[in-house]
Amino acid sequence: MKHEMNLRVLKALADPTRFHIVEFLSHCLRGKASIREDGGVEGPTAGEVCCHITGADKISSTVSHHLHELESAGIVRLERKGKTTLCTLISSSLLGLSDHLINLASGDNQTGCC
Amino acid sequence: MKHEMNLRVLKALADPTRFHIVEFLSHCLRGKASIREDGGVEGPTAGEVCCHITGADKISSTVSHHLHELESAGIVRLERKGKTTLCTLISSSLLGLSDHLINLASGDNQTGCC
DNA sequence: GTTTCATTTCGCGTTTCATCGAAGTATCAG
DNA sequence: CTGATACTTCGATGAAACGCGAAATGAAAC
Repeated sequence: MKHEMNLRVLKALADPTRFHIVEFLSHCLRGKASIREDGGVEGPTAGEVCCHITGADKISSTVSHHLHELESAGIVRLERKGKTTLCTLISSSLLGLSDHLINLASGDNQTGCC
Repeated sequence: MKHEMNLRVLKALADPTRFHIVEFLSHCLRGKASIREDGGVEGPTAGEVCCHITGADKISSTVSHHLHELESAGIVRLERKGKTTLCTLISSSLLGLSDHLINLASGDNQTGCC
């Protein structure tokens, strides 16, 4: 269900650390084309994400956990490339939630709440 | 800060019960003009909200708690009218978060993350 | 005044979740 | 094979938070 999906995205984004990760991944999109479907995604590695979040030189178990949580919510794509793992923001997940929020704000709520 | 505000809205919406409340309040906006600034807001009472959420005939402490949480996040306005409390959705809070999500999706992230 | 109704506050049990360190897995270099 | 690098899984701990029932507050009706 779309409804459930939006809730999962919301819960994933509600944590400050995860939100920060998403912001960093968004920053990495700057000036680049959107995600390519052929798998040739170019994003930071999990270690680079961790570096920007915690300042540590190598990845922590906490950041790894958060990345996989974001992945299971459909916000991030993780791709193993040899020793490293590439992280890419899936923009459509954010846009889907954004659409729903706009509908809620205008009262055009389609979810059968009654 | 706008950044902190969006995080508070996210955390408030991340709970299923609160999200359900917001959906119901959105439904109550249908066909009505947006929120009036003179205070003459017309929305359901806290008890009516609780009725739709839990099915109980009177308000529960849980729903009361969630309503005040939504209020402190700037999503809902609560107005005491005699014995009852009127609840109104503040659409702009949802639209603000929606805007930020769109910016994140497109990489136009203005938050100084680096 | 008292009663009644709608809502809030309080206290508490339970659960969920973030964070950490240590041990484990996977991949590549030599 | 050995070691090193990058990441993941495990286990534990502590904090935050949901939900409930009971008591308290606030406002109107009587």
